[in-house]
Amino acid sequence: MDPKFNGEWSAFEITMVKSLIASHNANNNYADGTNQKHNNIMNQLQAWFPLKEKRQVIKLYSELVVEMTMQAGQSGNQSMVAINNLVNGNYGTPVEHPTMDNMDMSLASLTGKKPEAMRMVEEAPQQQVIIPQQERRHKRLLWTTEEHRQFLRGLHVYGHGDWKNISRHFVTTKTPVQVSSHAQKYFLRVERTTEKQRFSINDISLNDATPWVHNNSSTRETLAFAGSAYNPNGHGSSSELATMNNLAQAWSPFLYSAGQASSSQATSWISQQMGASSAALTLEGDGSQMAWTGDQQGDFLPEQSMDIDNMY
DNA sequence: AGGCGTGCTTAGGTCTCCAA
DNA sequence: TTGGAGACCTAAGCACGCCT
Repeated sequence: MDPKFNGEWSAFEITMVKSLIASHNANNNYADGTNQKHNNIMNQLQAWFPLKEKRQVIKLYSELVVEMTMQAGQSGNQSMVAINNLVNGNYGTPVEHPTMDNMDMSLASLTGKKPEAMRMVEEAPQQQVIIPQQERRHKRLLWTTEEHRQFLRGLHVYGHGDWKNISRHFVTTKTPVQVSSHAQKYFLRVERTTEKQRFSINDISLNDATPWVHNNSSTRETLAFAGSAYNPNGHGSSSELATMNNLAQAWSPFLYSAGQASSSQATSWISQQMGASSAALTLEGDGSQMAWTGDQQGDFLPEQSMDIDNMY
């Protein structure tokens, strides 16, 4: 790995980002091309690393895209075109601005774009699905398995009740109200685990090794839950340390290869690796920014390559 | 036709912010 | 400190679509 990343990102984090990019590159189901893909990736990265500065995330993402493109055998020119599309035209709205911050300069140096065109708005546009109310009554948008998983991840990180942040950072295609509504039905479903029920998307947990195929065609069956995706201890957690702990919980199924351990085992494992208390997390920066230091996380990477799509 | 899962709407309660 | 306004969350109910 390029040593220039070492100061800000651990090998573990870099591998995570690479896997995410690869998984999205392999996904051709983007109706509007790279715009949605890029926004999804950026939203995902910001959700994964809420304590990183946005410019850091963008910078790492940009450089990894170039690196991965190079490794894929594409020409450097193609890489520049790709990264131009990613960091400029397809993410945020370029607007004129009299000043340039470091992020802009960094991106400009990467892409060769004129600084004026590189200025991004502070917040990426949310991909809320806007449907006329009248039409919405008749066209319901079912939650996809991926959206549900994102919901569960957000639940782990932000805890119960923070639907706004879950919507903003995890399930970017749903409004907070929609997330809240989904959570309401989800918790009702979880409470009825002993009953015989039809398959529901709410039966999917973060730890399911083999995702359910949501085709609404399943028959009645006794559902086996791979593990409780809902952590009651995460209720109302809002502090940064709590967020970090919850983040670790959210990642535990990922770190602990799905299908090899139960949820409790995974939680135990990550607790051991990261320390049972937040004290094990070394904080960097001025307090407003925290980061996992060293390569502790990287040292614990599974031997096998990571597959984001199958890690939950 | 009825049951069930799901998404949406809405009323009511709670919390936060801010000006007086 | 207090009261109002706005934002947010929760609970409940309704409607839609699929399955038995």
